[in-house]
Amino acid sequence: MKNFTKVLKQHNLKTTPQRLAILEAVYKYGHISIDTLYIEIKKVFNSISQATIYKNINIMINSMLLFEVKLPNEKSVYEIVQNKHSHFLCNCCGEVTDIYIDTKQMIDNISKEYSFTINQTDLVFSGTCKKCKDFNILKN
Amino acid sequence: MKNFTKVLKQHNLKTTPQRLAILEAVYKYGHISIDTLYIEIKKVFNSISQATIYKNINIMINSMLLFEVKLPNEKSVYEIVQNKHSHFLCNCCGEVTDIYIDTKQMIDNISKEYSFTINQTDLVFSGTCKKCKDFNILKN
DNA sequence: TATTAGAAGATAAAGATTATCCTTTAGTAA
DNA sequence: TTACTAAAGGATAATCTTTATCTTCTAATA
Repeated sequence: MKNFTKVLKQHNLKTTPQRLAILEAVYKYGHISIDTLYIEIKKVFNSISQATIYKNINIMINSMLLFEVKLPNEKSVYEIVQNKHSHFLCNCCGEVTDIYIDTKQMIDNISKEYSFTINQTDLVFSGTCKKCKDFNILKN
Repeated sequence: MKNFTKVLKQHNLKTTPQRLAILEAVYKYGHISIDTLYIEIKKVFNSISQATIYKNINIMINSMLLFEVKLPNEKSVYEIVQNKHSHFLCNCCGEVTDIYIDTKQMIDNISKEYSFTINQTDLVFSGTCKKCKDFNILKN
């Protein structure tokens, strides 16, 4: 379990039990949607307001503590900012997996070819994960 | 100008003036948001309902005639389905550009490494386009 | 411990999207 | 051409989703 009190301080955000609960849920899930987050936090803070969830997600995104992952055909999920990486979405079980892949060469090529300055890369692969493939074989 | 009547037929969708206007606007813009689309179509069909825009966008997405491009920190834009490609978003002028880049090698590597079956790749680069860079140099 | 800026909670308001229902129209076949 | 019908459009209500407002509470600080 990470020290989220420290993390919040580092980002100049007041430490509150609600914020800690939010960060712990995001950390535990790896990737979590607003809806799931609200349900999850309610278990700990029955009184928490949905507005508090939204406000904090936005504040933490602006503080670059959280990152929004936009997924095709799905609602966004949020993750704690860490090393740059890509994502894989399983259309079967809905799970989102972090993918580590070197995009430097690709970015260099495009920057040169199109004369762009690139400072962010959002890359999401979709398909079927190993578990779901194995399970589908069993079913048939 | 493409023959959108034919395109609609091929997708088993009834041809209506509203649909043609929508497709022409998407085609003209290349990438267009719901809001801009509504404003744009209103110029031609003053009576068009916002619901018609939404309904048609969804129908055309389901028929794989349109594709939703989800952008970081921006509202989605829609484009006519064509050859697979990636996108570049200029954070300065907001323009979205199609990027052609070979992702085969990357997909093969990930498929093997993670045992995933990948059938879609959504790739968005963000940064500053040439025009905006040149303009910023002039300004300073 | 007192002070205070800012966070939480409740809820209203605003915005975005979908559903409903009636009218109109495109596509088809006589 | 005309008549028929399934489906589309328009108006608007309903349903989310997200943000704003305002009051109460609390974390951080002196």
